[in-house]
Amino acid sequence: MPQEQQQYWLMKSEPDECSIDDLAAAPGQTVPWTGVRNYQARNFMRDAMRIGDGVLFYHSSCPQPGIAGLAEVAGPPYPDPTQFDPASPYHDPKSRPEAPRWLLRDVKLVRKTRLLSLKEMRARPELATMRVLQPGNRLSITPVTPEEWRAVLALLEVS
DNA sequence: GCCAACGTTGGC
DNA sequence: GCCAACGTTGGC
Repeated sequence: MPQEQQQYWLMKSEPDECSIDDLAAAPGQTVPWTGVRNYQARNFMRDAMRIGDGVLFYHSSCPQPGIAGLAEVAGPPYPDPTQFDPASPYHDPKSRPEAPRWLLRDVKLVRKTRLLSLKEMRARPELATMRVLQPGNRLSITPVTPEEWRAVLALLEVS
């Protein structure tokens, strides 16, 4: 696969922490994706993502879970500062500044969309392959195939 | 609040 | 390196 080919991701955010509206209100409509403490999700951010990749911004752990907007990977990987902050719930005392364990990406809003609810996602056969819908999936960042991406955009009536 | 799924931890 | 215990996730 050519390095230039665009990739797609679904990234879960708890709206209590950072909603699509919080993203829209952030400086530059960009936020650092803090708090990921799962190695597989970290590896996606550190190794696999490329600037400009498409992101489905997903609201989780809330009354109305679902896709709430489109975003993009806005920069290179860098250390998540919360891992070194003893006051942060994401503090990791085992991580050292000279060898940071947790890397993140900045994520920038592309556009807010209607809410494509989890219920509707589950009802759509063309989305049945999505990793986020698989039983037992707990990953907060999952790859999305080009076909899934196009199907979501069609349901959201955006291109 | 429940609970299934599953990642992480730590004793051995 | 195994694996049971434990903690977390996240929809319901």
